[in-house]
Amino acid sequence: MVPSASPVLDLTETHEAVLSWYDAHARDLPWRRPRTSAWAVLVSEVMLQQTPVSRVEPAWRAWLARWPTPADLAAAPTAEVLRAWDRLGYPRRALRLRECAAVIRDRHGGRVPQSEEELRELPGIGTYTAAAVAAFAYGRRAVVLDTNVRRVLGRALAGQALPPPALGRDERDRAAAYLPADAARSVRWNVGVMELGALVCTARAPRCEACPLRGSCAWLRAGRPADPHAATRRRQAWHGTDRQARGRIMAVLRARDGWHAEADLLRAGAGGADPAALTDPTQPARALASLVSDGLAVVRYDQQHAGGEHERGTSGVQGAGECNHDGAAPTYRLP
DNA sequence: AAGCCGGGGGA
DNA sequence: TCCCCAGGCTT
Repeated sequence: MVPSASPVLDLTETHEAVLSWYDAHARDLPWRRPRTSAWAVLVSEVMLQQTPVSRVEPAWRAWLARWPTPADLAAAPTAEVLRAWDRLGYPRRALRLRECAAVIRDRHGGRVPQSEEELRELPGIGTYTAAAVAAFAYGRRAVVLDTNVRRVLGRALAGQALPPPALGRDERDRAAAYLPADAARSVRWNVGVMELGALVCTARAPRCEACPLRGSCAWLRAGRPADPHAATRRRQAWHGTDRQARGRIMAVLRARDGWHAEADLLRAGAGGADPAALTDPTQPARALASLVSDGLAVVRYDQQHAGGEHERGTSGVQGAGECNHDGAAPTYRLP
């Protein structure tokens, strides 16, 4: 039932090449060490979603030292979780990780579930992370397809410079066809291919001369043809985006405890300039409102002429300055 | 399927 | 400067 998945390379030879290369060249990453808890592995995988290893390593150590178990993290104040997340990026991941910890505590007896299906149900755990935790924390056989594995298999097996933008069924079937049948071996294969993608078969300047698959790689044999989707592959903009504005506002909120004046945050969101001078003057307010909507900030409406003492109410839902608390000045802080 | 969600460091 | 990084969620 998997017609397109018949191996093009010799399975045993390919496995052996990658496994022995991994044995000789693997990095000594802390979450790969024996006796690393399943929770610690899960935390590493969430942090590694779109954040490079070099930046995750110190953050992971500090995080696990502070919150060694799901119950520890689930009990932590949101503001402290967001501060500990610091600049890893995509702070919504930190919120989901804490939700994930609470679900594990409340519905799984405090233990990280073992099956991909159960893992997939947890907040912030998608197809990749569920497979990675099942494989790396529990030694299970799982198809682990991250950006590294996709690139290595795409090159070696399909002769593609880079994997297509969307992960298709054919690609998944092909990866499954190459997964070693033995569970322990499949785990080493998964981490080995991933490591190969990170260290040798890199996106930018692959070092094919150092690759254990150089003798059989379809892409290398074809003369390393260019990426056919290069034109359609558009990188996300950064400068001048709402994401940049959100990031700047979050940095200010993390830097100091307590309530922040709206004007200060809007100015921060504008990069220190007058928000009115921006191409899109509404951007800082939109960014701030979206942070509140995402649960990354909370707003409170103070009476302007009551010495800031009288609290008119707080909300995790209202947008920046968009409701009718007349005479009330909105202030914000971390949740 | 497409868009959105951070931030930094290496090339 | 540009580009990529152990993705996930929403629409």
